[in-house]
Amino acid sequence: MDVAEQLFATRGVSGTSIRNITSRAKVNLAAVHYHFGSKESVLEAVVSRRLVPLTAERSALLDEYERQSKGGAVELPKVIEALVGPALRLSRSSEKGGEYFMRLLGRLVMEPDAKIQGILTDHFRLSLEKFKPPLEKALPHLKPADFFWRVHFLVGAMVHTMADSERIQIVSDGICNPDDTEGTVKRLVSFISAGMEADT
Amino acid sequence: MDVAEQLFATRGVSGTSIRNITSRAKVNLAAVHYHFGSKESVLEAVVSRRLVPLTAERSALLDEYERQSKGGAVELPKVIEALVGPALRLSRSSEKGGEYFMRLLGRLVMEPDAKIQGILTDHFRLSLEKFKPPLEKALPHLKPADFFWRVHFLVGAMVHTMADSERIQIVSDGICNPDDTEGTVKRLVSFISAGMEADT
DNA sequence: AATTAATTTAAACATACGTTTGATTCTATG
DNA sequence: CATAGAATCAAACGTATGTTTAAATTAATT
Repeated sequence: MDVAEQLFATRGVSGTSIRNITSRAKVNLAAVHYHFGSKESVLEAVVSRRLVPLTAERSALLDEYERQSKGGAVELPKVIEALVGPALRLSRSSEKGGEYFMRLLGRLVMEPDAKIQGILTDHFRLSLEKFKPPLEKALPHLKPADFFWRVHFLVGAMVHTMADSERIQIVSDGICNPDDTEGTVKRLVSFISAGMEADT
Repeated sequence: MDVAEQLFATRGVSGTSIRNITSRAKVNLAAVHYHFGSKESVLEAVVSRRLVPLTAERSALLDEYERQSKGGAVELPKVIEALVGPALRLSRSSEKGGEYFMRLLGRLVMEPDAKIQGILTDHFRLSLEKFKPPLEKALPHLKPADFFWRVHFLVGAMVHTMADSERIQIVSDGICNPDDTEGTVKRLVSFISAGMEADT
């Protein structure tokens, strides 16, 4: 699954063959179908393996912030940080291999294939349901349409930042260092928070 | 090329075969190699066809705003509008088929393949060089690192909005209407402008 | 230790891929 | 009208794909 994750991320899902995976992982070809059933199921397993703990971590962090605020509304940057921080930290922790996963996720978000979107939507809905109330509480003046649009923009900025750690380095001529995870989180949180609170 | 654009966008580049394209376009298979040489060249042609005029339109619109400001700095929302507006209008004008193109572009931005990134970077660099000075002028207080990071977030929000016109409708239960192009532009411009101007 | 179940394996299957070939048709120029 | 160049075409080439099969091996259970 580690190899599948890396290849799906760097060469695309349909750009990766099961033989690519098995040969690099030194595993027999037919064993994949024995254990997973199909290529698509491999993808689903790869996604769930990371997304389930990630969703849980986001949720736990938000709970923690809600405990700290003792019944009052959690400040917007804190809510955003609970949403964005765990994902960005995962995408930058080389140990957990999250770098590849986040690139894959950025790719999958743009994928129009219905089955893939189905996999993502299930996971995504969980986070949305959890974060919608505190977001609305922190942004009471927003009309529903503006609220959803801004969540959409938020997701775009977040996914792009998670998935693409190379272009920023090239475009900025090395001035920006994507390995500085906490700096990136702070910058992203302040950008998104300001955008969410903009006058309509 | 219309068919290629649509298929590349909806099924991915490696998910689309030349046979898929030729059969739907009612064109002979070998004719593609006669005129383009390879599958990759087809992609390059599809991308350039839209990206060259788009870059020109952005540039012209910025020139127009700079003329209006008569030597003074163009206001940030105007600069953002010149960057975001033409792209979003193209992505929503069903007539020009830009809907498919923008989905393709969103996909390609996340593509790690070096050749594809090369194609995009050439086009992207033109817009960056044009927009960097007025952006810096409108945001004089920003340190270089913060500046580039925010451009990065900007691109993320923009690309995601251009490429994905379906999820917002589903997630918002129909409250948001992506066909309202000018409304979307206004919302995106105000979100990005506020994010760019956030305190550091 | 014997037997059943779970796994791993090499080989094959049918299909689809990007690309090339060589002949055929169309189009424009003299 | 004849002829040279461009464009189209059906067919084939070699390779790669996801998946299946049936035999061999390992692990677990009695």
